[in-house]
Amino acid sequence: MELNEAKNKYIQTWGSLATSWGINKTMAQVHALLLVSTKPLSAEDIMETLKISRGNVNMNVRALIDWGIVSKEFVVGERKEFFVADKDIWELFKQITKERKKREIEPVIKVLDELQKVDDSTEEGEQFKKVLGDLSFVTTKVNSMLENAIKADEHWLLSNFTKIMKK
Amino acid sequence: MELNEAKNKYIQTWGSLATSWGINKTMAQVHALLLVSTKPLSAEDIMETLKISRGNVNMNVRALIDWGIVSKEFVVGERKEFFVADKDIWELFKQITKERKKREIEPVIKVLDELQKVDDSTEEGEQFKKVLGDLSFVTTKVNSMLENAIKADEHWLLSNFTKIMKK
DNA sequence: TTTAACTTTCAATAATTACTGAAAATTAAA
DNA sequence: TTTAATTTTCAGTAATTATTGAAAGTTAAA
Repeated sequence: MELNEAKNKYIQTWGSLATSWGINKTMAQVHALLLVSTKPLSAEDIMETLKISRGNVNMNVRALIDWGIVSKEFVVGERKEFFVADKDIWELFKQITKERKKREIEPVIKVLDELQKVDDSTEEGEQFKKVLGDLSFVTTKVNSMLENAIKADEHWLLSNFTKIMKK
Repeated sequence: MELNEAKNKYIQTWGSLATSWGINKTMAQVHALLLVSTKPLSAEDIMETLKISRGNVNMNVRALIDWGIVSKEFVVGERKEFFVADKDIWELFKQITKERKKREIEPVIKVLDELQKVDDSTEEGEQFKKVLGDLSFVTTKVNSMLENAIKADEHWLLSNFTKIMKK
């Protein structure tokens, strides 16, 4: 397989993984593109490669910056902005996990705990409170599993792996 | 807050958590409803409570059965089918994790590993292969973290928690 | 069998989500 | 300053995803 063909397939694959986890496809593809680029890319570069509009590039690049996984970079002699993705994939995983915990898990735990305060001692009410308690417990458990994962420093493992592969 | 109000809020909250993780909202809501029900529910029951069509109920109940988190139950003297959700929330988490691993993570690892075979030794090509290797490594790592999570038997922890809460 | 209760399917449609492109806003060079 | 390059915004539209409802299919009671 030829390099550009492989790159395309990689960008497609990453986009559909994102979609199945509720992340915008284009956002993932822009990120995927920046990840494998050897140099910073401008909005134009991204527009051309992914064949998407300027507005779309702008929105998704902002979102990626907001997620903390892409940053602006200035290129000497150039007026326009360029973008780069942090190439450290373990860092990437940690960052995504951190954001999703904050955005999507923690608010739910809060609501579940709030709802448990309902005052009802019928069988139905007790059953309801038991399920809420269990859901909240498991959600909290998952949340702390993720917390541990992002705290553990696996950098050495990854850099080690890459070194071995280079041989 | 009154019980039905709390139930509604819970069903809504669970539905939107699902949406943000790429799972159909109604599917999550049907499941949420079955979870807090003290008795098996028929298609009609679900239609009425969630105000959705028969077709929609049918499709989503099938999907839940396919995911292994809901099952049919026969009620004596009734012709039609009834459904129940397994009330064990840790089991639920394990089952969902297992399915998503199989459906959405493992196929991606396979593609990434396949693409790494591309034969190209330009700087661009090497960079590409390095990123693919790292992505594959981290994805595999996450996959095995999840594997460990579902293997660990945390049942005692959950049942213990519930007991404490009942006091 | 026949009949009726019940379930499934899926084309049509609705709802949601994502994208475009051009106008407005911003930035910095002239 | 002016001017031109660049970025941002967002109303309109396109694409995708989810839902309905009625017809076809299935099952079991009569």
